Amino acid sequence: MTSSADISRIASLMGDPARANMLTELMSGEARTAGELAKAAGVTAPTASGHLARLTEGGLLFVEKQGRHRYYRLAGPGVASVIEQLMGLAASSPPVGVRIGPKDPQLRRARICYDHLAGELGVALFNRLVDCKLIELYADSVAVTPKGQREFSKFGIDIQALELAKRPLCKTCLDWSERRPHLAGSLGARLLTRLYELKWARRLDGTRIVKFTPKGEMQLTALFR
Amino acid sequence: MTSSADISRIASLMGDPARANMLTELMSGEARTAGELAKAAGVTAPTASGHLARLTEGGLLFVEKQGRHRYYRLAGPGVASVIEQLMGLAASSPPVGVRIGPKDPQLRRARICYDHLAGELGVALFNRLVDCKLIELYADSVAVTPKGQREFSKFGIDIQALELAKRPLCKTCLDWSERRPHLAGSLGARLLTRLYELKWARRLDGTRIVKFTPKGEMQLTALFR
DNA sequence: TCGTTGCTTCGGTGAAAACCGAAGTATCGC
DNA sequence: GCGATACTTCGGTTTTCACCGAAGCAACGA
Repeated sequence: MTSSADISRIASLMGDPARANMLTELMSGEARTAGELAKAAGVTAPTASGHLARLTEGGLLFVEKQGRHRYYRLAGPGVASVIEQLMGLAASSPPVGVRIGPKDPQLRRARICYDHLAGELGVALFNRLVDCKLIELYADSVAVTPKGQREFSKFGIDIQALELAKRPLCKTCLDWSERRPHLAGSLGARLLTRLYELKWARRLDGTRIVKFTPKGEMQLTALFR
Repeated sequence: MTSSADISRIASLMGDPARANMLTELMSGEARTAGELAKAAGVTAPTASGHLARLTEGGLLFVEKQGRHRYYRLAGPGVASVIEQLMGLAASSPPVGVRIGPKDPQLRRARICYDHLAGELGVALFNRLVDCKLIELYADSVAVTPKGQREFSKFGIDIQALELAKRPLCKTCLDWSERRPHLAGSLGARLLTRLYELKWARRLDGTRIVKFTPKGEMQLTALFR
């Protein structure tokens, strides 16, 4: 069958450990050079180059030439979404595995999921938004309430502006370490950048870890209460 | 990294054409015997046996012995969801491919997506439910309206009963041939079984095709109008 | 212009795994 | 018990592909 041949094509691209390492590295949502990805995957430059060519050819990655560097990034949220779901599957159906979720406690605490906040703090924030009725759950989905619109505005986030974009405003994303949802979509992404702007948190270089300042974590915990 | 090693483990299981064929075959949501899956995958019994053992070992399949048969089925909605998303990716990022979606016109028309209706008719039904305000869209999600609750009840579907289940009532599922959403979740599944009950449609044996009777198709088109 | 850096292409090696035929095990019907 | 059916295990072959070192190409800096 034609469709299944295609799913095996995509899946086999993700099915190599070196390539999977590169893809997870790119889950931070940022672009990386070929050299950085080679190091992340633990292979030499030639090997990495071959892998990257195949991933690009296969439509999973975009590449951008900048001087003598080549910046690779995920081809879109669709790709990231499959990878995140794959992580969920891998975590929830371990053959004999004991480990669930990432080893690194910092990574469990707060990390980037493509472009929004995941981990304990991400899930906690999501729950608070629901409890305080800033967003409303419909079965397995979410929407911003009028109250939410006001509160987000006070926090410096303009919902109406976000709604103009083609991208869905709210989206739940299953957190693969917590097994509970956190907030994705354009609002999820905007919330994270706002945390950066306020200097409550910052990206830990070269990782998916989001590092909060002590003060920032307190303020996040008190937010919208 | 431990997490990426795990995603490559799962992805490589899906990355073999024969195994991918088996998995798509099981997307019908029903159980299949090892022999049927061997035929679907186009390999001999010994080869299929090996693949099935690995898929089961890897947590993607459940197996149930019944006499001299072995019935395999997908390990859960999570597995099906990843496969469906993979199909979406494969369809939207063809390397050079011309074909989008399945060749078989019947399969495009109406098919099973794990346990609910997909294809042209599935998408059309979803749009009608929205237009007639039986369900309401929130950004990228859905919920049943009071009017919907009444109409579904008239159609023989008890929303309140469905809500008791742990499973989400409504869920959108991106249709990979139409590239537009159709209805999943427990309501989506119930709608399909109701179509069977009313004999408007039936499963075509050994495929994912949902075959409507001429009268059934007319009635579905007129439904909820 | 020339060396340095970042990345790709080429060529050859080694290991993983997909595949089938044949033989083995379990269950059914008689 | 006996043959038939459904599936698995075993052994051996063939293909695929991940990997690296060496060489080639392109862009930057002096």
